[in-house]
Formats: sequence, structure tokens, C-alpha cells
Amino acid sequence: MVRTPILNVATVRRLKAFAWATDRQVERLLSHMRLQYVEKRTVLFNEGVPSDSLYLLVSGVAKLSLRSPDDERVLVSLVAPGELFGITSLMPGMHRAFRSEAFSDCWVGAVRPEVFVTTLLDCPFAEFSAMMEGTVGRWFALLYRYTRFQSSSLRQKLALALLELAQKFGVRDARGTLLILKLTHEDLADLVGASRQKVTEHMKELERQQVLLRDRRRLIVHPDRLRETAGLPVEGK
Amino acid sequence: MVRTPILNVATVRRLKAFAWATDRQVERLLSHMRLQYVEKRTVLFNEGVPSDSLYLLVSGVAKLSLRSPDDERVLVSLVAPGELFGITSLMPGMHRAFRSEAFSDCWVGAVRPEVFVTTLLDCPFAEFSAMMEGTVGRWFALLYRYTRFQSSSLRQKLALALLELAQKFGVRDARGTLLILKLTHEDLADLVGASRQKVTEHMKELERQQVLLRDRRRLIVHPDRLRETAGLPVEGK
DNA sequence: GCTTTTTTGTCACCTGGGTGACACATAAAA
DNA sequence: TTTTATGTGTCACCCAGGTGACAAAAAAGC
Repeated sequence: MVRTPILNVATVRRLKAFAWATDRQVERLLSHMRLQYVEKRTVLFNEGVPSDSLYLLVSGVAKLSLRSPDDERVLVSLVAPGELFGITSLMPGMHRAFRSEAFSDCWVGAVRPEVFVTTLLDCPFAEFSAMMEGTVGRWFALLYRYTRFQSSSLRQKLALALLELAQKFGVRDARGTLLILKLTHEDLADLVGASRQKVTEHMKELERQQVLLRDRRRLIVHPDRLRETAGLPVEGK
Repeated sequence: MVRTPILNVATVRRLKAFAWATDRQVERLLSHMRLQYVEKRTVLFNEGVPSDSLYLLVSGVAKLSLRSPDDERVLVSLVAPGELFGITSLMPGMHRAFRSEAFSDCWVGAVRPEVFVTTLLDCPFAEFSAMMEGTVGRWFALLYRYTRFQSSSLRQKLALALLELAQKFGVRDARGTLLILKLTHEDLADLVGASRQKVTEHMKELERQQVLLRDRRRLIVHPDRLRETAGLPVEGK
């Protein structure tokens, strides 16, 4: 049988979690936290599902991972005791970016993000949440792109990078999405971490496959086809 | 001559920045924002320097980059008008993670992070800042590792990953830093996005070079030497 | 217009790391 | 103990993508 750990202020301090909070705040937070035992290899949440809880790892090791286009698992990070995870729950309506599962047997504490914010910060959740999205939301998107890069071919990386650019700099056009940027192949190479020559080759190929086209030195891309070549799920499919 | 843009509530709304804030809040924020013109290729801030300002890109395109071990520039991201950047300033004492420079001629607005937080959130900066660090700080470290990965060899990626693990799971030991984790080469391979076989080869080699050693199935690493093989600046050098 | 610089396209060649295969070692289960 | 599974070490072979080199095309200066 597994002994339930004691979760009090002293334990939290030892874990070096919530270092900035006062004892009273920690106490209040703990009173709202439900402790659960998660057996090795059990999935705590899956990527893509709505995120309604924030987790504190009390003991054991947790694992964050991602399913790549070619169906491999990318291990994004290992979570140590004392760490908070599942922080997509702090941004409004955001879905889980990664899957979380127990790497070893774990004890985790779960709280509702609203409770977390209001007890520790004394500020309405909706406001804090909007603020987070406005400031770190984009950083999260970057992390997402980079973790995807891990297991992608150059072609896929290019598609991923172009998709991001289309979101930021794209305007609708009769022929697709026009990027209001003059980018050289070298810029793209720096963005995906590849050589200029290979980028040229792949861009030619993408053009041939009608994934994108060029009007003088401006790019016009076709987001759906980019998603396809990037190995992402295509909208409405 | 360059015409100074008008920065008022309407402009901000058009840029879709601070969508969650009220008109009054935006007005107050703008009154504290100093607008500046940044010519193409000019560096706004460098990686490693203290971060004391938060920026809003008003027009043009900005660029975030990183210097890799072998002295190349990794283009991390392009910033579009309406985006906030320089958000390390929202975490206490954090230094700039990336260099920012103008990709094209830009207009940027700069605010002090304290002003930003207190006008938009009505909560003491120190508290918000600590909260940010406690929640998204680790995510930032992840992004940092992944951007470094971009231009690294497998050996360097391994060193980088092991350093992160040493920070999270390491305890001091007579022989170095002991990782209190049982990791297989396959786990490491998933973490750095490589094949199990090559990881085995490189781990053997690192062992031979006394960068790490193994006690049964536990790793003992030497952080300084890891930093060296990862191509990071070594402490106290 | 002409000249200079920057970008693009395309080679041939090299290398780091992926793949499959298989022996050996270690651990867990019976 | 023996059996069975799970890691580790090491091959030989292949391929995506890096490198250098150079010509053609486009932009930018003048």
C-alpha cells in the first residue's frame, strides 16, 4: 500500500514551491487542493483537451510529451517535485499543448486555476488570464513550434515557419494568403536552422506543388496545404 | 523625413493590442509610453543585458535572435505590429534571453513593466512578477533550450539536456552532481530527438572524457564540463 | 540607361546521424 | 535457480541535409 504524503506549509516550503507566497496564502491554497496518486505510465491529461486544472508535482517524476507528425512521441520535458505544470489552464480557453503522464509513480496536487490566482494574487482571474495570454501567449506558440521542429524534416519545418508567418503577417488575397514581408531564402534558412541552398530547393519544390507562389519578391501561401505538408491536422477534417 | 505615427486608443485597437483592456486603461498606458523610431538593423537590446522595458511594436517588423555556440545567429522569431516583446522584463531580475533588432524600419513604444502591470491589472508589480516567474519561468527555460537545440550537434544537445536535468534532479555528490532518476538511453534519445544508438555512442564518449560517469544505473554529471561541451559560457570564466 | 550588390538556382561532394541487426549485460519474474 | 524482458554496446549501410563553388537573375545605386 502507498502512504499518502502530508501536504502542509512546511512540505510546500521544502519543495520550494510558491516561494513568493505567504504562509496564510499557501494554507488557503492547500485547503483547495486535491491530492491524487498517479501510477507510473498513467496519463494525467492529453494534448488538445480543455485545461481546467493546474497541478503541483508533490513527489515522483512527471513527463510532458507531444505526438509528432510521424506518430513518434517527443519527450518535451521531465517535471521535478515542486514544479507547477499544466499552466495552459492559466490562459482563457486554451487547450493542453502537451500530454502529461507519470514517468514514475507520483503524487500530484490539483487546483482550479481561478482559486490559484485569486488566493495568491488578489486579482480577478479573468483579468489575470487575459494578461497572461496577451503577454506570454505568443511565447507559448513559439515553444510549440520549436517542439514540433524536433522531429520534422526540413520541408516540414519550412511549412511550420511559413504558417506562423502567415498568421502574423498574412492578408487574404484572391490567390491565397499574401505575406506582407520581403523575406530572402537566407532569412527563412536562419528561421528553420538550415542552409540557404536547401531552403531554395525546397521552396522551389513547394512552389511546384502549388503550396505557395511568388509575386515578385512577395510570397503567397496556401495555409491548408501548408498544414498538410507540415503534418498538422487540417481545419475541418 | 519620417512621419511620427499617431498613437492613440483607436490605433491600439486597430493593432489589436491589449484587446482585454478598457479604453481608460489604454489611455493611461499610452501616456507613459515613449515612442521611438528604430532604423533597420539597429539593435534595440542585446541578450544577457538587464531587462527594464517592455515594448509594443507599432509598425515595421522586429526580429528576435540568439547567438549559437558556433557563433551563428539563430533567428528565433519575427515580431509583427501589435505584438508585445521584451517580456523578460515581467520577471524579477531576469536578463534578456534574445537580442532584438529592427528587421525593417520600426516604430516601437516602450513602457516600464511596473507601469504596464499596475495600469492594466491593478495589482502590485512585485507580486505579479513573482507569480509569472513561478508559473511561466520554467516554460521560458524550455524555450531557451529548444532555441539552442536548433544549431547544435547531437553531443551538444545531450549536454544541454543533461544540464537541465542536473538543475532539476541533481544533488551534490563527492564525485559531481548525482541525478536522482533512472534514465534509459532511450529516454534521453526522446528528449533530444535522436536515435537510441547514437545516444549510446555519445554517452560512452562523454563518459570516456570524464564529463559524466555512471554508478549502476544512476548518472553523475560534471556541470562545468557539460557547459563546456554544450558550448555555453562556463561559470566564472 | 549602366554598374554594383544582393538574391536565386543548381551543381558535385562530404558527413552526421538514422536504421536494422545482433550479441551481450542487467534486471525482473517465476 | 532458470526464464524472460529490458537495456547497452557496436557493427555496416544509407540518406537528408551541410558546404563550396559558380552562373543567372533581380534589385538597388548612380
